[in-house]
Amino acid sequence: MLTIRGVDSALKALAEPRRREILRLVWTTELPATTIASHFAEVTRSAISQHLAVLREARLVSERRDGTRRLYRADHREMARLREFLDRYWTDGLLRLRDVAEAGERAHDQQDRPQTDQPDKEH
Amino acid sequence: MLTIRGVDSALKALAEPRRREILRLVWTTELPATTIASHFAEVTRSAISQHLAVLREARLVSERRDGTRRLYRADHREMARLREFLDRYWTDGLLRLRDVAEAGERAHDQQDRPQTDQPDKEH
DNA sequence: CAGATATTTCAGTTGACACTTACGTAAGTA
DNA sequence: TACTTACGTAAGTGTCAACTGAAATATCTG
Repeated sequence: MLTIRGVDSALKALAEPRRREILRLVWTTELPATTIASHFAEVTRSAISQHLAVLREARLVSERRDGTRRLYRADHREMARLREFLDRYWTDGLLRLRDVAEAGERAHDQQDRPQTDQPDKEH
Repeated sequence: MLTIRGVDSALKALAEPRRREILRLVWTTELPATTIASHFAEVTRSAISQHLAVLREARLVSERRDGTRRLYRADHREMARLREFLDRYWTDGLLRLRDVAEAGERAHDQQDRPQTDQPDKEH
């Protein structure tokens, strides 16, 4: 489905407001997990730790250890890649037009289709 | 939490690959729901209809009725707004720095904190 | 009006996800 | 060594999102 690697996890990570806020906190300043967590009075430190894991897996933040602490900071490169994706993906005209043509043909083929809503699993 | 209206629903809508694909299909071409659905052999028309509803509620597509059909097309303005948000949000320096300062102070206050992981629900 | 077509909507299932509490672990400190 | 600090991880819970199959709605057509 032409899902550019990483974009999916990045968008899912950003779809959560709390994670956007975290990312904003560490956008320029490197911060330990506790400081980040203390910014959110409504949820536990554990919840923030899990959010940080999601952000880290999406490569939106990087982690650095310093004694017992773990310092987080935003990885601007991944955000740049995401923005580039948002700029390019929909405007990739050639691929889109070809796909639409195929879809049209397939729709035309389905004159005799089942009454039910089943998808055409045409093996 | 300074969640700019609409950004949340737009990001959630885009976090789903199938919806991104739909959006790409109707990016320049206006298409009826059936044609869009026939592009996805793996899922039912019903599922696509629901995806279209999500995209419509996020204002990423607009709907136009033509007889029994409903024609969809991407609303480029909303994508533009989202891109603008992604460009501005993290770089809004003043607000961010103030928040970090507050977080630091609060973390400092918590010298005597409970043993358990409870969040500080300070009345 | 009866039927066909295009599409949404409803009800129910399954899995993902944000969250909490409790526990584990690694690194400093008395 | 024992204690504390700073975290992650495990297990369980409630809610939400994606999906299917069936029924409902709206429009055209004979």
